[in-house]
This record gives sequence, structure tokens and C-alpha cells, in this order.
Amino acid sequence: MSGVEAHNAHRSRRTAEGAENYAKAIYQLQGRGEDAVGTGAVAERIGVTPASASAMLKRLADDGLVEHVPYHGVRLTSEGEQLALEVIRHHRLIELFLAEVLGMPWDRVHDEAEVLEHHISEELEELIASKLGQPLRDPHGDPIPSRELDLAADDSVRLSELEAGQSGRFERVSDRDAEMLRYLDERGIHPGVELEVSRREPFAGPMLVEVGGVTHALGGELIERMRVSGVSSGG
Amino acid sequence: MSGVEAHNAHRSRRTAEGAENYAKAIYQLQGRGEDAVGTGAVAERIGVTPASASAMLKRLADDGLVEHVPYHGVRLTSEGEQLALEVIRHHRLIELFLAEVLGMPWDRVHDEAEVLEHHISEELEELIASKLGQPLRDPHGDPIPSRELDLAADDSVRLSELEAGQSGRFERVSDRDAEMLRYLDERGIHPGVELEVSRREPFAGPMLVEVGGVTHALGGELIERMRVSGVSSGG
DNA sequence: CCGAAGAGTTAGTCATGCCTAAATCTCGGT
DNA sequence: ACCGAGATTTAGGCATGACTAACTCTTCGG
Repeated sequence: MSGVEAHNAHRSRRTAEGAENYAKAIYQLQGRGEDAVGTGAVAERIGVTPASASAMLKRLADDGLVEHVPYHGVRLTSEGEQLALEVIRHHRLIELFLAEVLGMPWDRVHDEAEVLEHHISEELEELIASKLGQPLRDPHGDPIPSRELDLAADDSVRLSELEAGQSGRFERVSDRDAEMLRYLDERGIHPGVELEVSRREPFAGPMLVEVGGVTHALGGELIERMRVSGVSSGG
Repeated sequence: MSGVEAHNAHRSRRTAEGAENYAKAIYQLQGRGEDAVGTGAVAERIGVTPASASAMLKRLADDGLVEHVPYHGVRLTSEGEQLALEVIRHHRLIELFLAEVLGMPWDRVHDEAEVLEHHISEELEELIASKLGQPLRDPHGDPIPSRELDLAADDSVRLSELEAGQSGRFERVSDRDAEMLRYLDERGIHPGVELEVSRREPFAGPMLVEVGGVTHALGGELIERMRVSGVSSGG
């Protein structure tokens, strides 16, 4: 009996795992856009039917995590945003921890973190963060929210937006596609490396990008997902 | 969609968290005794009402994890025992990992492991085991089942069974009582230390035990829970 | 400005687990 | 052999979260 209460009294009222996942999904779908997020988009992101998402969004609204205008989508409340950032902090700390401390390949840390992010205590979160030296970025270059849940502003642009001749630092790439991560890993293309666009082939052709003296032909999907900062023209 | 399937295809058919907890509880209640375990005992261990346990035990029986004779208790099938050992392996590896690698105090690793044991992948289990050098015991001295789920036989006896004058090696202590662990920790009494029984006070009085040149008066509850191996008489 | 396509919601189920209350079984003692 | 105490199970609910099928709302094209 007492064990159950103690467990549920994690912070104030235990947040269900489902709520955490939805908050995170909505946060990431909102991105920098101000618009409300549609039920269908959330459903697709989570991997459930729109009907399921609709029911869940209503619950989240009841819990004060989102504002829901029926038929017009949801927007996170600040409470919901806090929750999302907490989960994202967990996720990225765990990813980095698995990669750095346990040597798990960076294309596999995502799935593991996706589960564990909901199950670590505040204490373990802090121990992990300390062990890693309060890191600012995860293995894919995504910024890690601070303990106070502040997230570094991101001034990166899509690699696809660069013109031939421009160069910059490879900043980050989505962690959700393991294939893509393996592809980049095999070519030694990691966040932090400098790269320069040699040429852009027309008709949705590949972008020729020079990294460490080697030129790679990167496809359209990839250069949409890769983000670059500190872009400078010419060379 | 694909994400959900991949996640559920953990091994063959995903084992629910509840089943894992019940299997573990039943395993530990069975101990070396051959008798079936009663519904009430399981309920108490898990921290639910007997009604809840009864319903759950029926489900476990349907899933082939236990044999359930209504009104006469349950016994793990070998499948159920495998599941229990798998969870126990996770639990103890995680406890040791938290203590060794992250420096979490040994009186707090239990609660964290209790949650995480259900959520680590086989791959992470193996990475942790490798990092720790395929360890044989957790921080409380409990043996860790091997990857093949073999568990070292335990020839330890309760400290309470020792007579004055006998000595032995403190082998293990239950991880379930954080108070007790803190108490022992403060006195430098850890698994592995040699100890000798100086005297036994009558009328449920304390046992006077010498550890590293210091004599401690240990209460009845404690010496019931502490286990000792390599007992030798006289000195 | 109306009607259909498509997005979103409601209705009705299911599975997992827990609860209380009420029934039922077992077993020891007379 | 029976009775009652105590253990156990059944009955009926609730919460979380997902599904299908059916209904409704919004919006866009003609």
C-alpha cells in the first residue's frame, strides 16, 4: 500500500506515460510555428489512429496540458511545454549517456531512450547529467534542455537551403531514422564537422558536399534533415 | 504503426510489466520451499488487494506462466521461472550499474532498479553486463543470474542462526529496506566483510558482532535478514 | 453558396490492472 | 459431520489507452 503511494508521489501528481509522449510529439510538431497542431498530425507522429489521438487530446486538455479547440487542433499550455521539455531532456541525456558511457552505436540510442525517458527518477537524471558534465548537445547534435528546462535557441538552417560555394558546421540531424544515421556514420559525417557545398545537381539531384576532403553526394531527403550553422559564403 | 510493432516484438510476444512483477514476486516467495504460494502472500508482496492478485494470477495461468489451483495457490512454470530470472538479472545488473558507474548510494538503487528492470532492451542489458565485467553479485551481495539465467546456488545462512564464537563472511542482505541498508552502510558493514559473533543477548536481545575490530549490537530484525557464508566455529 | 472530401469526433469494444463488496471455499476444532 | 474463521474468488467499477465503424464539422471547388 505505502509503496504505491510513494511511487505515485513522484513529483506532485504522477504524469502518465501517454501524456508525456503526446506532449513531446506536440512540442516537436509545433516547432517554431505558431499554428495549432492537428489531430491527424499528432496521430501519425505517435503511431495511433486519429480517433485514439482525439480521445487522448481531450484528456490532455482536461489535465491542463493543452488547449484544444475541437476540429481545430491543439496547442501546448506552458504546463504542457514544461512536461515536453522535461521528457526531451531525459531523452537526450539518455541518448548521450548510452553512446558515451556504454558505447551504444548512435543509430540505436534513440529507441532505447524513447522507452527509458519515461522511467528515470529526477535523481538519476541528475546523476547522468553530472556524469556527462552537464552536456549541451546529444549525439545527434540536438540541444539538451537545461535543468531549468531552458532550451538553447537554434539558429541552424537546413543543409538543403545552402547554395554551391557556401560552407558551415554540421549542427544536428533527426535521431528518428536509424538508417540515415548509419549512412552518415559510415561516411564519418557527425555533428560538429565542417562541410562545404561543392555543387547542386538539378532536378532534385544530389547535393555534392565536401567533408574532410572527401566529396559526398547527399540525397534530397537527407539534406532536408541535416541542419547547418555558421553558414558563410564563398571560399 | 511500424514503430509500435517493432516495439512490441521485443522478444517473441511482449511480456506485460505486471506479469514480470508477479513472476518475480512468486519466484522470491517460493524460495527453496516446494510449496505453492498463496494468493494473499503474493498480494502482500506486490502491494495490491487479494482480489487484484487473484485476478492477475488467473491471467498468468492463462499465459502459461504459473500453474494455478483455485483456492490452493500458484507455482511458477519453467516459463514463468525464466521470466522471473530475466527480471531479477535486470534488477541486479541495474543496481550494480547505478552504484558502480553512477555512484548512486546503495540504499537507493533498489527503487530505481525496480522501475528500470522492465524497460531495458536485451542489448542494453548486455552492454551493462559487459561494462561491469559480467558480474556475479549486486551491491547487496545477491547473486546475478547468468546470461543463460543460471543462478549460483546460495549456501549462506541467516546471521541469526550463528552461535557466539562463530565467524563467517557477510554474504548478502535484502535490498528492500533502505533504512536497514543505510544503517549498515553508516557502520561500514558491507557484503564481503568478515564478522564474528561475540555474544548473543537473551530475550530477543541484540547480537554482538565484531566487524573490523569494532563490535556492533545488531537487532533481531537485522540479523534475520543478513546472510553469512563460510561459517566456522571458534577462533 | 452548396455539396462533397477529408479531417476530426463520438460510440462502442478490448486489454491491462487496480479497487470494494459480496459470495464461496477450505480446514481446523468440536 | 458441521460450523465458522480466514483465505480466495467473483461481480461490478474505474482509469488508461488503443481500435473500428459511424457520424459530423470545415473547407474548398465549382
